[in-house]
Amino acid sequence: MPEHTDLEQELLAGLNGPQREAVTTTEGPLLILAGPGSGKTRVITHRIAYLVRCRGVRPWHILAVTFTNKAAREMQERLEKLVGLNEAREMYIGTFHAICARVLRAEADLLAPLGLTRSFVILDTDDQAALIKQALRDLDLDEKQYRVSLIHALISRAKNAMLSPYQMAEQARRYTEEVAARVYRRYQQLLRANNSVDFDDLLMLTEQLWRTESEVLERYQQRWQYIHVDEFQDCNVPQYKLIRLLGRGSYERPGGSGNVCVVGDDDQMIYSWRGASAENVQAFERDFPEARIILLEQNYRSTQHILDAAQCVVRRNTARKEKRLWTALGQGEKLIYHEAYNDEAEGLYVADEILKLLARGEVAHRGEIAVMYRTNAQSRALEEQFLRANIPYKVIGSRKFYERKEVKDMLAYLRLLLNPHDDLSLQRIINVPNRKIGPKSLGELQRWAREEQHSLYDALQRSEEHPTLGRAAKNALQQFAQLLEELRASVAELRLPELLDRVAERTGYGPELRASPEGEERWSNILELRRVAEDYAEIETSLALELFLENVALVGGADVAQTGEEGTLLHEEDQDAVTLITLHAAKGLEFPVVFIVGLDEGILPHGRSIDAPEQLEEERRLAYVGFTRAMRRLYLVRARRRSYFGDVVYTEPSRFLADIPPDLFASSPGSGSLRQSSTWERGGRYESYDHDHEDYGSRRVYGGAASRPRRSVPADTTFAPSSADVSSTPAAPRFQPGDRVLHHLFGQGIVLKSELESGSEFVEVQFQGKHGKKRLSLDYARLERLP
DNA sequence: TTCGACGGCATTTTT
DNA sequence: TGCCGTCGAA
Repeated sequence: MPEHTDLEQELLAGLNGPQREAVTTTEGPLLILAGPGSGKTRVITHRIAYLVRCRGVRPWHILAVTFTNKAAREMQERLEKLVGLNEAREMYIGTFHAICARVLRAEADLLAPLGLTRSFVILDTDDQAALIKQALRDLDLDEKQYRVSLIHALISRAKNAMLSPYQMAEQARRYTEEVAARVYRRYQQLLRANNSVDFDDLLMLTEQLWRTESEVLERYQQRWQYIHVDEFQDCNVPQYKLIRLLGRGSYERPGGSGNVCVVGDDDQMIYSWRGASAENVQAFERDFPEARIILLEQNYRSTQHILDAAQCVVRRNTARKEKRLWTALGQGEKLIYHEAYNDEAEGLYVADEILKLLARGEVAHRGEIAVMYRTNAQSRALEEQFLRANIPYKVIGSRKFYERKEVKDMLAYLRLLLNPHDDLSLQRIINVPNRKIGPKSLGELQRWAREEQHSLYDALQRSEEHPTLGRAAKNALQQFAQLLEELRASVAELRLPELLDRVAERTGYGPELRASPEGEERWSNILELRRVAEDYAEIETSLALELFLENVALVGGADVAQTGEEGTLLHEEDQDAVTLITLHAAKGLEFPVVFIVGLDEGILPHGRSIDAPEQLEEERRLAYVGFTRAMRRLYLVRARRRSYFGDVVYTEPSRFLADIPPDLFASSPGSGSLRQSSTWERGGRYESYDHDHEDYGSRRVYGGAASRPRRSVPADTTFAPSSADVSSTPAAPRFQPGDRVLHHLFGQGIVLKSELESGSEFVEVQFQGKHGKKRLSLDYARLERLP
């Protein structure tokens, strides 16, 4: 290796041997098997920085794929620090789905034969369920016999296996699958008829596009020459194929740079029920036979006791790549096990322990503590106790806000204003709030619309001509039609936030909610939505609508990812709060102190997974993921009896507890010894639990509708401003909000904001596709104005 | 068309 | 327990 430059030194400083190797192996395929806490994110970001700064790779040749928007955002931020704002913003970092949405919109012309236009709608889970229900009805199938959730799961599984409805029918092994295949076919028709796609379609259509249109694929291969995939173990088949196509081309038509770096840990594969498959690792080794393989085994997060416990649980799995995690952090504290009397006492114990930890000063901030559980339902018992003990908390993972009825209703109105032929949205809100257009009138209108080959909206507009509908129904329809026309007209005269106001008022939705005390919270959610819309206040309204809706569909609202009490939106600065989170959602995070509750048979492992060995292995991995989130202290908690859908159930301790050597546990405070595992069998022994818990005066600081400060662009340390004179008086900005622009890499976008800072013009641009908002300096970015 | 009563049903869920 | 969907009555 040549003499290290200073730059290299800087990027490699503090990395261990394998990490360095991973960073400096820039050409060709690379498989990094990274244990938890092994600095995987650091390796990826440093590798990218190394490519750009030491190997002269242009930033726009870099693609980094993550599974969550959150992970993408974090990676983006870290890269901004490493390579500078502008360079980082020219890379493409995003989720598979966001990338696909962007590609599909860019190549929308090729989708026309499928019945899709550039402005296709991405449906969320609720919308999908509604369509499946519709499909079941269309096929005269009994919704009771074929539950929507089941059919949905089967269809999604087929899509993840890249099966067409026909192929699915051929391969059906059970009658239900055959039925599901029929529903699948109808469902796809309905999707296309509504100019919409579901999440699975985004992947499948892009794969199909790349596979069949070689010159399209070549363009993207040219663009993305250095490909990084995080959490590779969670890739499903379409996702893997996308990576393969991009990096190596199809089998018939090889191509691509071959520079594919995937990072994963088979022990953390916890999404196999969504189609993730360990076979992808084998596929990668087969498709990229020259791949270098690097193991990262040194853990920088947890103490040895925690690692040992975690490994004891996961080691019982068959067919895993053996890794030996080790740490230089020392043995650390032993694990604490607690068996509570029931689920209420379980929450009480956790709340109490947290107060003690804080009082003792063992943790400085509540944010250092997380409580993890297998199922969302478990959070309730915890929340109750936290409320009682005045411990601020936040519940992560539930994207409740954008799933709320009132929010979805408002969004449906907005979608309709943008695209009147969005029948789905129209169906959703035609009678919301109640305007006496019941299912009967709607059904008749739909039938008529189909017969006359009109969209629902057109049918609505001409409802007067309808042959059979009664006077009352026609009046109601006419009135509503007028209302929509009126609202559509106001798109031209109002800014987005005001448009939202008008929709809320003129539809009567707002007044209705404000009229009742129960509606208060729902109204505040609409106000919250309005606040998000304010980001788009400065640009022309129909564009604003388009951008706003895309952002909401894919990102679930961009920078608002967390939900607090009651599903209200939380903002980052809101508080120092304890984190409540499912084990699934906790992957990738770390906390000094972790409580895992519900270590009972039937909960972890989950009752549905106990029979199938494969699923049981996944439960082990889930426990492994949970354990390895802990840095210093790990509490394992269970309850001997739980209320389960009403009645009380006695539980056995999780089998995973038995896998952990007893000497890794400290004796648990306040309760008996470890060997209580069997006490429940002897039955009835009451645990003496100290019920008087003190209040340490913590304040409640919940999310609520506090005002949202404008986000400021984080100060950047490595980016040196250009030679542009700091003192010079700023000239007039070249761009204005609403300008359409073209970026050589990001494609088309809309200027949201333009600011002059220190003589340089910075523009915030919303590009098509999720990667969305970018802030660019005109000193560097080549932006072309489009008419 | 709406509303209240009643019965059946409950994983995980990055997008 | 609590959410949804269905059904009968107004």
